[in-house]
Amino acid sequence: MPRTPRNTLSPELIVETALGLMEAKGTNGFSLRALAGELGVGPMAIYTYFRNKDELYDAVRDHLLATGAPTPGDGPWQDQVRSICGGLRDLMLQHPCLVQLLGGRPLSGQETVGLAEIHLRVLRSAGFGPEDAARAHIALFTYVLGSTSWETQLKAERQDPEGRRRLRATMESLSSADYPTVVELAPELSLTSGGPEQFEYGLDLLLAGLSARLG
Amino acid sequence: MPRTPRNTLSPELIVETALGLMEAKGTNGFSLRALAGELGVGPMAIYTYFRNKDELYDAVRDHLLATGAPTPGDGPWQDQVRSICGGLRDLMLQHPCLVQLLGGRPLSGQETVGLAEIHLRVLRSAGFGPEDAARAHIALFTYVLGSTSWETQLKAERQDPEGRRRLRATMESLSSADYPTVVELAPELSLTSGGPEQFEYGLDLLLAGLSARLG
DNA sequence: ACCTGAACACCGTTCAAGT
DNA sequence: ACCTGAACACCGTTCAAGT
Repeated sequence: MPRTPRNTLSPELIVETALGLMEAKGTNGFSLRALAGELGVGPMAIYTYFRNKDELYDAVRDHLLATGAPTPGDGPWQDQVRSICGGLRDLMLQHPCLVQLLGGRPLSGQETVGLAEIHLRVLRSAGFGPEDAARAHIALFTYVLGSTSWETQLKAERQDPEGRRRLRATMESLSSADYPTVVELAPELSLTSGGPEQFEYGLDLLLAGLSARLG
Repeated sequence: MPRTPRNTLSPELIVETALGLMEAKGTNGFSLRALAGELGVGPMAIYTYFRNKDELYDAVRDHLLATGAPTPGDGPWQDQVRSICGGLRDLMLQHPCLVQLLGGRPLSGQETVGLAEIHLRVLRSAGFGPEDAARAHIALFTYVLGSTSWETQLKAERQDPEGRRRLRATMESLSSADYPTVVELAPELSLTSGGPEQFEYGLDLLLAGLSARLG
């Protein structure tokens, strides 16, 4: 076990190593002691840079949002919204821990401000009033958060062979007496499990509603 | 410490006691050992009824969805969808742990089938085809999931005085050079933080999009 | 079957100390 | 300032045993 020499640690190195561990072992499987082991230091070395585990979580979340912030591109406002929301979805699918970091940690506020700024700018330019822009931004953002959370979960389930078996078993055990509509729509429901089509279906509904409000 | 006599334990009692602890201490603060202490038994007594902690999580989630399942009511299909989604939101706000249980645990499938059945029935009766009904159900469900997750987090932040201070401090520290639109729309953005109005704003967008698809 | 008790391999964090 | 090492109060879970 090579001990890392002094003064080689930094907040950035710690955050990036932590991110790697979270993606490898899942957010719940992550531990400060494992992180310290990976860095070649004692567990307490990390406390020089972060007050506790939660502060490190927040730093990882902010790091992801800062480096992977989506851009609006150009074109009509609908395409710009699609680009921002799609970019945010890509970021979350690429870093599943981000979903849990956004949904399961207190919000200092700072972290999502960058995203809000570009999103609100697009909506204001499109002609939405202050309140509509603010509400539309949150409606779109929470949709991305929820649909990505669901998609991530299904994806993880389908990667585990035991999980696939369980899902199939559940579907086959459904009695069409208790759940006639679910059984009837089973093929269509399987279409909805993840993928860009389902994501854009809901996004298009929101955009259609927004377009109607604008006119 | 009164030891609970034998054969007084049951899956139901364990699940309900676990739910109480999760609501009191948060999902992350919950532990099997604390649960055993509350029940007046040794930690291993629980393993007679559940194979491990994850199975208990799933049981709590299924219990909440089974007992608190929302009903469509009657009226036009838009009102029925509003009733179902609003009921699901109420359930999640009342039991914040449900958000984390739905977003952070593998999906066996079974647990959300009851909800899917009533929701799909409403959408099919409204005239939506099989694929539209399936996709609309998931789009609406994931919107409820995301917006409730966000709302729960903000609520928790605002209940903690330290959290309120942090939120205010962040808002005041935003330079209008870096984030002009966010600073300008600060009053409107504060409107979006939770509450039924914001929830229904997004829900109405989705319903408007769906109505357009039907015609 | 239902439950205990000791044990194992972990946690996050405090505290005093070393460089 | 930067980091160590021992210690504390926890975890989930296994295993052998008791009723």
